[in-house]
Amino acid sequence: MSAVPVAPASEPVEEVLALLRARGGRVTTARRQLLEALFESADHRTAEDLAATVQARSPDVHISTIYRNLDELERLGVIVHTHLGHGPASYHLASSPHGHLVCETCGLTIEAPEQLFSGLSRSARDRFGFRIDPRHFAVLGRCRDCEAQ
Amino acid sequence: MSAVPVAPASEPVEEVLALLRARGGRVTTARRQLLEALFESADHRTAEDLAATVQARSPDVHISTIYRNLDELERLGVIVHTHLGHGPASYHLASSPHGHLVCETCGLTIEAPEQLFSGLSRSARDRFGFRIDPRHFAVLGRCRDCEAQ
DNA sequence: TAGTCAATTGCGACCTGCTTGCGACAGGGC
DNA sequence: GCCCTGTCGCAAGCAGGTCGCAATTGACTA
Repeated sequence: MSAVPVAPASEPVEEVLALLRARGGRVTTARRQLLEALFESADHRTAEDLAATVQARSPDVHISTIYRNLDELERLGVIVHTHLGHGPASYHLASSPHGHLVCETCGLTIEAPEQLFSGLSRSARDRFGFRIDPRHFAVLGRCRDCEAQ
Repeated sequence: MSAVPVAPASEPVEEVLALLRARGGRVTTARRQLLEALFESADHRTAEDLAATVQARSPDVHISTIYRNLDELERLGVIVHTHLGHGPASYHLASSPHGHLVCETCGLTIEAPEQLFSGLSRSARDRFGFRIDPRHFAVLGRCRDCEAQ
């Protein structure tokens, strides 16, 4: 690798920025920081949460800018948002598609591989001609531990 | 009084009111009207929607009273609420348990019998010890017609 | 290296969907 | 008919986002 700049893991960030630029978009600090925040921790983060990370480095980035850029990145297919419950939406990278199981009692969130939904996928298609996308809303229920009690 | 009042189909309404009374609750006009609105049309209705129906007869019933009573009825197990998309929650009678398939393109809502989820139910249990409750959040996707285009 | 201009930003106001605190009102057991 | 307490109407508040606008700033061009 040749002369790495300050941030070490910024390669995928640059890739997305290139994609943005290719579409006539511009590379701004807010965008770069947001992407870095997204790539740094791969879990599910709320807009507010991401804003806090970005603002730790660039205090002037406004929450509305975060929302606008999250929308833009979702349109580009870089991230997706899901609803894990009644609160705010969660954003994560679109690269490993998966659904979610969320415990109604303790809040535990399980990442469920798409394949887990294959039975439902088949029956929804056969019965209603409906093609499901299990990623947008979580499936609620009770986890092993809470169920045991 | 034996002479039947105006509303004809109020039998199940009276049943719920009796349940409420048995628990130390009181029977008020707001509650009766809300229950009538719920039993009159069995589909999925928003709080605002139900409020409009109630207010057509009793204009003073406040939306906050509607919310409080919907909560109460849900605690009693008479109704459930589900989220069919990004908008407001939908309320319906708990009597026929079912999930929902919602088309992301046209908004079509399909009532899915619990049995449709049996495959997912099994795999979630086997793989994660997780017992799903498919009723709370809808499963998004695309309906037959939108998929065809 | 500056000039240009549209994309993007920060900011504040606004919106929807719902919740809460409070004093007034009213079921219903006595 | 009284009294107690559950419920109500109202207004204010809150969370999570969205939007309009003027100011700023990337990045293409000369």
